[in-house]
Amino acid sequence: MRHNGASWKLPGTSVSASMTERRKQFPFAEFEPRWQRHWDEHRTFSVPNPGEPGFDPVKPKFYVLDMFPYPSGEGLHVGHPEGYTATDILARYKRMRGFNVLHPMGWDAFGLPAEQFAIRTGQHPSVATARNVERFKAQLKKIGFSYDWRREINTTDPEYYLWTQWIFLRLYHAWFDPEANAARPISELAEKRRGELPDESAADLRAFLDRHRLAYVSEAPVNWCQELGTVLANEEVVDGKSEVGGFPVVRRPMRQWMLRITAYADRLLEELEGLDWPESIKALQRNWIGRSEGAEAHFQIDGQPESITVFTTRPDTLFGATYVVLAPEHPLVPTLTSASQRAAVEAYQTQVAAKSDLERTDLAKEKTGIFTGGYVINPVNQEKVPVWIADYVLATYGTGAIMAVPAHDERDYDFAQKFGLEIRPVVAPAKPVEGCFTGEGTSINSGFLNGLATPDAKRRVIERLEQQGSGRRTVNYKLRDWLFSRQRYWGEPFPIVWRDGRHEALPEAALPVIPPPLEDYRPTGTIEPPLSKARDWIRLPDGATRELNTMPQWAGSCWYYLRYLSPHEHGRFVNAEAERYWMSGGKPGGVDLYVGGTEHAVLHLLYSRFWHKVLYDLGYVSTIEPFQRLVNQGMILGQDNHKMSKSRGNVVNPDDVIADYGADALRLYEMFMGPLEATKPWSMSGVEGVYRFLARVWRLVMEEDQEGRWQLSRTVTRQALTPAQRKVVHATIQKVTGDVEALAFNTAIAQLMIYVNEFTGAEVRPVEAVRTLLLLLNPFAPHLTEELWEQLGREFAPEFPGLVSGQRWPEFNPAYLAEDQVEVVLQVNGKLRDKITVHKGLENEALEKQALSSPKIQEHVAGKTVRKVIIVPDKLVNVVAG
RNA sequence: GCCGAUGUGGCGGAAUGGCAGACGCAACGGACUUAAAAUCCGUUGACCCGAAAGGGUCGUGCGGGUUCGAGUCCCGCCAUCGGCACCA
Repeated sequence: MRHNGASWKLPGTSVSASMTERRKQFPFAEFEPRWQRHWDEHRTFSVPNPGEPGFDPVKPKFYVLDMFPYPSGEGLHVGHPEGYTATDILARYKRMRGFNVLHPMGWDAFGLPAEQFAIRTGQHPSVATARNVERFKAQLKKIGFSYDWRREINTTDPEYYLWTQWIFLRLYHAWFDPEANAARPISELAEKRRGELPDESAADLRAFLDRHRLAYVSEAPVNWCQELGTVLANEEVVDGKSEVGGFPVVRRPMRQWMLRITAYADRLLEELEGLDWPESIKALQRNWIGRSEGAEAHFQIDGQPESITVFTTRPDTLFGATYVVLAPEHPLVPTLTSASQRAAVEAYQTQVAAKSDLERTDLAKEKTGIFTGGYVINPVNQEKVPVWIADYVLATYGTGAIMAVPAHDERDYDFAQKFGLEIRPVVAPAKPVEGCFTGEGTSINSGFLNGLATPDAKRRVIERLEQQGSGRRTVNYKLRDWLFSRQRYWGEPFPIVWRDGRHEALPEAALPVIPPPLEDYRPTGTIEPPLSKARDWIRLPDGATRELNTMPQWAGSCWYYLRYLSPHEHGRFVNAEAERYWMSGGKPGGVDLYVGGTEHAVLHLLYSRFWHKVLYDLGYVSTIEPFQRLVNQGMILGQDNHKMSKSRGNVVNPDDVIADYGADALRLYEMFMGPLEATKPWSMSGVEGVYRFLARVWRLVMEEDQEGRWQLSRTVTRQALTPAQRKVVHATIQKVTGDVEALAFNTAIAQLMIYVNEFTGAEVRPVEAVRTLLLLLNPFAPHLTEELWEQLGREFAPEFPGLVSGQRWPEFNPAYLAEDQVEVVLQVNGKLRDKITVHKGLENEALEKQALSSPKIQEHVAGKTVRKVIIVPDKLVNVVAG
């Protein structure tokens, strides 16, 4: 018998033969590549844009997007295909439902690893990048994803980053108009300014405009990582170390490009509301933006003309402010410091400056600080209070100064306790509290605020401050402007030149600005970027010099979903008609479904939303948000329940899974593991389980002849379905349709297994049942279903035309699900005691009578009084007895 | 500390307030086979009573509550994971 395929095994070899030596249960290794080639050659999944040949304007559109990968040298791991399989199933399903489906893929290919590889080899990073892209693409194609590969993009392609640079110029040439709450061309601001100040010098006007651009130059302290030779965004610094590599990061002032994302803080917050995103991701973004309402109050410096402005969310506690604290870096520290304290203050400043961010936060539980010797005047009661400096006050938040209310703020309380400062209660809690009370209550010891509830007191005191001109209502954000330049080679160069110490935008005609080839890609070891080595490239003929920084890796991913819409468009970053078509839908966001990992919850997703809003304000796109619905796929752990890592040796490579079980089994298992959003461990036994399921599907249709060749099974006939079979068929259509819409793929697959189990034991397999199965299974297992569809077409041509992926999704008929008999559960006091079968729609009274006449029910109510009978028609009867 | 998510068999996981454990894995038994693998059929939450047929009790992290009825809703804890963390 040919089933002995593995019987040549040598004695002494392991009992469990690896799948590669074991005979495959169905010839996936033969037909999977064949169908992949077919789809490729026939461009089966290409979708035209409006106006292109073959475009069907009647169909609704569906834009389903994956977070594109960074093509690392490592290749794919099984975590990548999880989200990709989910979107692919939905894309294939939506096509069968008659949608124009946009389902593209591309490469986020700028980044440090390729640059470091270039440093090691001296080879241009584009070479390694191209190689990695080819590898990733081949791997993805082996899984049978239905991407429209004609729309493939690569952020390192000059044709692509030309438009990244172009968008940067839009930011550079724009400002945020607070009245319109939107970005406007900077030319409008210039015009307005000339109207207001006609005599202003050109240089002053220029400086004014430069202060308002959405892309601007700042000298502020930045996160400098010596090891990486670059600055990093706040978001890229974790616990005082670089997110990439874990190298030390120090703060130092440098001239850097910034993007004014803070101008959009409110819109980024409010416009989250209309999006179908997980609440947890919205919460992360809200938290990152960190909006807090409060007031600024000015404290006049005793004996000096200047005043200190503090920010507080509790202006109602102003009467309890017994001292003021400045961040050690605050510019007014020298002004305040008395001669006798000067040495001590400077020593403290030096000590703080030497601390890393980590030491200043996590490790510094014990408060430190020092008295400046200066005093300020409390604006509500004219009280003279001492001014301290302490590193628990952050220079980068609010005004870098606080009024300390130790009775009602934990941090101030700790500090006051340590340094013996006055603690004066000004808010009475509803119930007495020990120590520091930070909640709301009633104002006491607070002059004109006495007796007011906290919200009223806040309002009243702000009114007073505003009348006096000593403060105002204000809002603060944790969100900082986005540090947008990096000292790297392998990134987009800025379309900026410098002349006489001033920056100038290059004209659009000068784009793309292509990085020069270098002999040596190493960091310079100083703050000079690697591009400084390209002496000839730097100097332009007209005497200007190029900007030497490059953009961060986030730049390209900020707008890639737009380039897919018209990847080969010349003259514009996106074709306007294509943009209107694919991003339309009457909802705030344009992409219908976006699937990716949680790791991008704040960075990529916030930056993209920001750029998108700028483009919207300037009239370049038609929606206010990029992504309508967002789903995060969960992490896939190794078989040992730990995060997959090389060092643990628990990494599962999809290529190996495909070699042993096929792409369809990989896809099916990725989805069968559990809910898409959940974190869950890999299991090779689980893969075998779905592999066996696919083999059963195969053998439903195919059987082996004497020579072991696969041929169409004689059990497949044009026989009609039995009522029971028809019920399973239609119940499955209903369940799978609903589950796919809800992205509940694991339960959809479970239902398909029930379907197959129903027919596995059957003597004959009605061809109609097989046909419906192939339609329902196609989005999950496209190769197997395509192959069986073709095989069946030889015998049953009318039922199996063309490709299965080109067919209409089946509809279920509720009439076939209706039953005239239903099983009703009988309970006594909520406990199951019996089940009876009755006619569907049986009247309550009749049902109750039948239930009470059940011997088992009678047994359980014996000796008790029936107090009540709860009836759920066609479902349940609960007899309450006692 | 704050915010968010998650706790269900040996394992992955199912369950519009109405039969807890669908489906799969693993395990066990049977058929086929000289034998094994593969395949097919069956059993499988725990405990108790019974020779058996069958019957009973308990059971969704813990403690309360609402309800005729709670894995599901409410209150209070505990644990694990993720994020933020002196943000005034």
